[in-house]
Amino acid sequence: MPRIPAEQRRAELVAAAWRVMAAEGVAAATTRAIVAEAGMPLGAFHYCFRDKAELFHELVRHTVTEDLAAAMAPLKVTTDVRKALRDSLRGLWQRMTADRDRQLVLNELTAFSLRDPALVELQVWKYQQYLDGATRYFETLAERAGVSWGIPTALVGRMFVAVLGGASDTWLVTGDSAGGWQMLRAFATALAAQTRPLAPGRRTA
Amino acid sequence: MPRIPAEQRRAELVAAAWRVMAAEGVAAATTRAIVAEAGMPLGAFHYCFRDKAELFHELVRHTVTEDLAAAMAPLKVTTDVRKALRDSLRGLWQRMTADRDRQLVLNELTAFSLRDPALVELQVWKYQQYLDGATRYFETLAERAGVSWGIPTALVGRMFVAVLGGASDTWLVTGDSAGGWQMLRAFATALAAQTRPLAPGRRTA
DNA sequence: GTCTATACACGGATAGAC
DNA sequence: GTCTATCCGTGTATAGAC
Repeated sequence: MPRIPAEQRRAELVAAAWRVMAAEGVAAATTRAIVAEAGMPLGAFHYCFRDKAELFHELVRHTVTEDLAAAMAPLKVTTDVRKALRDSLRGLWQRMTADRDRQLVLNELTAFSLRDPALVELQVWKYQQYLDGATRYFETLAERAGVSWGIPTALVGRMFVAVLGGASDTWLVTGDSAGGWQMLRAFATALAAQTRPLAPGRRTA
Repeated sequence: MPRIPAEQRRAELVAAAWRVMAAEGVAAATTRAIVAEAGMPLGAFHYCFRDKAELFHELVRHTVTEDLAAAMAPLKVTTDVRKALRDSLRGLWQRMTADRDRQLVLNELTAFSLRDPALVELQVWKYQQYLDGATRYFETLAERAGVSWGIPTALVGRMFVAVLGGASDTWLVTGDSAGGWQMLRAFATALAAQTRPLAPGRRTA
């Protein structure tokens, strides 16, 4: 009897699906488990979504979009490259390690998406956005500090994304967030050491 | 009628399970699909394995052990740190990118294992072995070249493992193996630049 | 040990009453 | 739109003949 808008129901089902995935894993997110978590009857599912794939697709799209925005926020820019890098990595690392279940689901979703041509496009787009964001960050950083990276900034961005992803994977398995942070600090130092000062006249800041 | 030893049947079922996983994904590796791939009747499954979890566990253990041995082989040691690093990374990268399905399954198995306390221990052991192997490698390398890393070798090893894992993840999504290799080369350069010469008298080689 | 037949639960999806 | 009841396939596991 309660005439809840279909759009709101869709959003609630996606949120419920996320909670089930976080608690029990992506494989446990069955239609029955999802509607139970949402407090809806089973029949509600199929007049909100054509099928399970449609909900899954919307959930992945929503997650990726949300994640991208949050990932850009912690990036810091100062004239001290090493400090800016370290602070940025600390912010990113804190965000990533703040919610293990979230990171687990993101991993599972990526692994799952790689078997589905429609979903892999979303993952490609996500990685491209990560790379673009990181690359623009390193360009800005170098410009502000008046230095050059010595190699294409796209490569620096790629390395940055790879290290963060690898650090997350290691942390998910070992649970050692402090060790991960030590490693990232060392990475920041090594990366900052790669910069070379530009000729004074060419400095922008 | 054919009296095939149970041990051999077990091995064949594990191999068949792997082929199904590589072709269709870990989720598609049902008991029915596995015995069909192995050319056995369904009933054969349960007098070789108590249940599906037992086969899964054996498959993961077998895979991890095999992978560890293969990962150590490409590591090179010379007095030129940068060259040794680059050659080692090239060998590892070629091995990893030689078989996409294999790498996909390894990823899925890790993601899957993180939900199972019994399997997560195996993954912890795997990462510990990777870290130990990498750390010993960097110690040997520094000793041979008569240099110091400036930071604990364990951190260098951790960074190495993270970069390789992150590079694999990126490659699985984007398919850009050449870009991954460029990144790894840049990483080798950055890492080699971190070394500082020891006092001449302390050089071991 | 080997295989066939089957039990039984679960999951996605729909039919059809309201 | 909303919900209940149900269909049907699939998955794990076992019973029991050979």
